[in-house]
Amino acid sequence: MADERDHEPLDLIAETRRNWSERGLRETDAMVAATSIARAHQIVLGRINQALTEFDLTFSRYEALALLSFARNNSMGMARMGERLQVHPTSVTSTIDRLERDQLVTRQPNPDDRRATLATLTPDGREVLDKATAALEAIRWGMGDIGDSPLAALTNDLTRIRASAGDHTDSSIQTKGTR
Amino acid sequence: MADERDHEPLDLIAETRRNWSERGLRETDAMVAATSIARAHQIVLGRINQALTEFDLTFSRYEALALLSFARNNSMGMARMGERLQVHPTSVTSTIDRLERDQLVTRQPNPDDRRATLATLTPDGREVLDKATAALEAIRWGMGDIGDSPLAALTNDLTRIRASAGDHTDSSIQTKGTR
DNA sequence: GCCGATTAGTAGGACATCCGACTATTGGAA
DNA sequence: TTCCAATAGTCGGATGTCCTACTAATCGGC
Repeated sequence: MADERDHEPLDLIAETRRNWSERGLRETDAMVAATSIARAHQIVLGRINQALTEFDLTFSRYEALALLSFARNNSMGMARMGERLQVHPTSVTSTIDRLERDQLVTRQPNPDDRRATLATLTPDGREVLDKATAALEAIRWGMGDIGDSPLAALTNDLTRIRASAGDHTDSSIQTKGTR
Repeated sequence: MADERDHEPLDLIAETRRNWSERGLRETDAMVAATSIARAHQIVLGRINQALTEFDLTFSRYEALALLSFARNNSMGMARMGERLQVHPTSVTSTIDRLERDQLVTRQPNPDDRRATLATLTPDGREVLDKATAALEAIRWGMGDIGDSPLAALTNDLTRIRASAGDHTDSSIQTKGTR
């Protein structure tokens, strides 16, 4: 399969841009950027989850473990976890359900607030987290062999989007840029 | 709430980088880039889906409609749709199920291959697609007020990732970049 | 002190996505 | 021509995510 012109476009995204341009779309640059983000996300997340299957983890659950590992006493209220992970409270519930099932996390009532539940990393959870982290480092979090410099540029570009969504972006990360 | 230091970090991603750095993570740039992509995706997809709720559409279903609208006779085999949209065949089935339920698409047997099924855009589907497209243009596909120039830079940066995943990236889009 | 507004967590439901398995059909090779 | 591998589509199951609604508990103001 050295050559497949005729039927398959060289680049699906470039092809999409062409199609839309012919139809008179105005915001083609924005459309292509949005599509590129979606595709890049799919690729990176796929690689990461692939690397995590070995530990019976997903990236969502890995993130929850990592968050707890940084918390005081490896413990945190679930509402706070939702804020930090930027997911809906019900997503935290389901994530913790699964981690608890695998005994990587435990739930405890919060003595200071009987509404609240604390999720705590178990020694098993810590162990799995460390191994999984090593595996993610080995694949550079799915970023392939892209160098640190272009990665920093990418991160910087994406910071604009995060900032526009209200993320309190660190000013030391933001830099110049047209408009 | 002019000031919230003490408890909430200024930037969740910057905070994560700090945490990992203290723990001795090597690939912090890759980690931050991956996290930024995930967050940007969440933001952009959220805005897009928000704009599409008015038409009772999701971005996935919108993409399927758009793909059909570019096809010859507004019709395409489902396997081919999966290739173009880069999703699993079963995802195409469920997407078409939903679109068919809403009468935006119809299924027809392929006379040339009795295994295959053709999905075809209906006039209703076309109408909804056009309106939804206008709505997406209005919000610039979720890219906020970022100018075309930085958007092009972002797209270019993301092209590296797509290329590393085997996407046949158009060489005219790729440009320079360290390493 | 009491009551309404807020907050924490969960249950149920809708989607999107993937995987493995299964049916029907096609197609190429012996 | 016959037979098995490959292909098209679907089904059932697992995850992840969101939303709405509901319970329990806390908090602030009168």
